[in-house]
Amino acid sequence: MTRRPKVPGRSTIIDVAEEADVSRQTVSRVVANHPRVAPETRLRVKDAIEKLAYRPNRMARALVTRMSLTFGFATVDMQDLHFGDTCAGMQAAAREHGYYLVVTELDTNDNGGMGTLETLLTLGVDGVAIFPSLLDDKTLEQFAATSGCPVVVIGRESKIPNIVSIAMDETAAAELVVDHLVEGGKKRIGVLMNEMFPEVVHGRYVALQRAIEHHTGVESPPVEAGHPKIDEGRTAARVLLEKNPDIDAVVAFNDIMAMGTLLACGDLGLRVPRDIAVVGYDGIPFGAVANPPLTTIVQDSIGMADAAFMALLTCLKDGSPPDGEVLLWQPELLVRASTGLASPRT
Amino acid sequence: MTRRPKVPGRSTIIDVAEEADVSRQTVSRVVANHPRVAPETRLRVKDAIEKLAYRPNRMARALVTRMSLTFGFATVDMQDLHFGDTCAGMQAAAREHGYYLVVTELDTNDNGGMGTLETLLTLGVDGVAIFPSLLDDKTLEQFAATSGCPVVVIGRESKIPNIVSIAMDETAAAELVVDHLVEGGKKRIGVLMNEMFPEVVHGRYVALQRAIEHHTGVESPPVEAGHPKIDEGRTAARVLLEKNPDIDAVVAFNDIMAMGTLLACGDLGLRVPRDIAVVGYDGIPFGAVANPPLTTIVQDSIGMADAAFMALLTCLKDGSPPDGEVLLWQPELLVRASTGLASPRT
DNA sequence: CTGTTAGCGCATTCAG
DNA sequence: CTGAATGCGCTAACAG
Repeated sequence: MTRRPKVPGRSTIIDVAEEADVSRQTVSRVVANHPRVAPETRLRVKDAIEKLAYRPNRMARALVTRMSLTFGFATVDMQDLHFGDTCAGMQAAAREHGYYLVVTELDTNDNGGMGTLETLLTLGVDGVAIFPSLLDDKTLEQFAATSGCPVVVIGRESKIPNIVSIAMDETAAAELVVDHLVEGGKKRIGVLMNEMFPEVVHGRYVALQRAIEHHTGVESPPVEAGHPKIDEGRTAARVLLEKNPDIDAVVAFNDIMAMGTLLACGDLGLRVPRDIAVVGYDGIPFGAVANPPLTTIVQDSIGMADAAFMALLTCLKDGSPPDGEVLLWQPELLVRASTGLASPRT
Repeated sequence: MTRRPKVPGRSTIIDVAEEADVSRQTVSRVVANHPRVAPETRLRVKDAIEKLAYRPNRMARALVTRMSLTFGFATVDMQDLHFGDTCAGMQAAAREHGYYLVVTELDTNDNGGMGTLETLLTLGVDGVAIFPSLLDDKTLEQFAATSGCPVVVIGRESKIPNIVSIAMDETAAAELVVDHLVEGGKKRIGVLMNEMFPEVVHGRYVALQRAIEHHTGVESPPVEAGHPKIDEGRTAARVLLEKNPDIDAVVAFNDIMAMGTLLACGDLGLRVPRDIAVVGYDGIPFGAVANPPLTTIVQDSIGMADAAFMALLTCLKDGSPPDGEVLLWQPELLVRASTGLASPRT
């Protein structure tokens, strides 16, 4: 005698219960693979489920279990080079554990992204991964403190209470780059930075500065900054090279700017790598067809994303909130012709 | 006297009601901006909301309204070149309308992705956008028939009942490319296709074939296929060029393969564009630094994604299911040096 | 092994 | 203008 103003196809647990002539509980138990169900009953219920194409409503379930089996994945820029890889990495891990991802781009105009993050929580996500570049520590800390769920940050090495951060080891990367250049006989290393994303850039710059001082004794290497675009990188690189004619190597913030640097070298009649060695970061595939092919720092975005997912899951299982833990990911140097050392002995 | 085993921070509508000394209904009305609330009461409630940092639980709301304000975005490959743009486009539109995106990668091993799509529905999404390349029509049609919500497909021009499809106009693109080549004096056009993604590839190939016949009279242009990687493209292009020495232009499935073609031309001592013109598809930024810079077909991924979102929303508002509608997106030809016509009169 | 009772947090009736 | 009752679809806790 109860009404049923339902959505067309979807049937509910009650429909199944009626069809199998059992109570809702029994259906619930079958769905949850609960052991205490008579084999014969289980079969009848399974048939009914099949027949009615029943799929449990995860929102209703989440309401009572207080677990949505859903994680939020918030990013600052979906057009970031690493976004696809990172998203794919989290997704793969999520699928394996029955989780889903709610993906959103942070509206940084809205209180530095806090608004978006809060709305994400209203969707009932069990945890949040943030793939930032430029979110400041204060915003992150404030969010983590009030979120009531585990929070991890990908791509930022920052010790924030209640947050696990997962990032590439910039110090190790800088060591790899500088060591490689110095080994190739380069002594005067210039740096081309990104004028955006201050938080990330700063870490990378400081790491490079230290490595350069350590390996060459130069305390303040020449540096220039520009937009992370090919043309802007070209312009900035030209300025860098003209201001510092003695430079024999350029480390660019990323491969895009490194390509701009290659063009700038062409503009100035400098031969790469003989006159100038060039290194980028990211390992984008087109580095292989650049002229000359680009030496670059590669990071395992997928692996980092996977680790982010697992960190969230672990926090949930342990019931313990994350605590400023920092997972450092080791970079790899992909040597190609732009540093002239592609294959030292072949 | 009711217990409250809640999540740490989160307060519910009842907490707010108690704090403001009103009933839950009144709070609900204030949140929904319902007009029939006394200004003074509204203020008191708003204060309470502020004080308790109350955020409505969207799952609970969705349960009763049968609207989650959430769309599913299913993709076949998150590492696809267009994924980031497409995701960003949908996201921007979604945010504007208070919607959220549940993003998932389809597990094509699992019944062609049906399993993933069905699970998506259990999350209560109000509609689904699918960004495929290789999902077959039958899977899509079957899903749309049983989903009970609007479904749009991005990147496939296929007339499927109950589905809106949004795709680039391959015929127009082929016309642009071939017309441009012929105008530049090219007569023997070879085609380099992708051996994966049969559905998409086929449409592109047929369109090119027609345009070539239309413009040059050649009925079956030389064609070769390979994996969409630089090296594999290079190999396939070499085969194509060696088999057909009279070719004076190559249209590649995408920019990646076009870059492989550039390398192959180098291998064979062919000068681009004098001996061979080369065109790609996608408009990836690195086309600009290829040697020579690559002429390419650009599609507005963001615009298409935006249209996909709006299509879903419209279907929802109108209550009418989509009906095999096809929205064709116009491509643009970005002319650069690889076709030798970069700037005809400058 | 199975059914009953009691909500999860919210919005939609309908009375006042 | 506001409150009381009812139930969305589901599971947890307890009976039996």
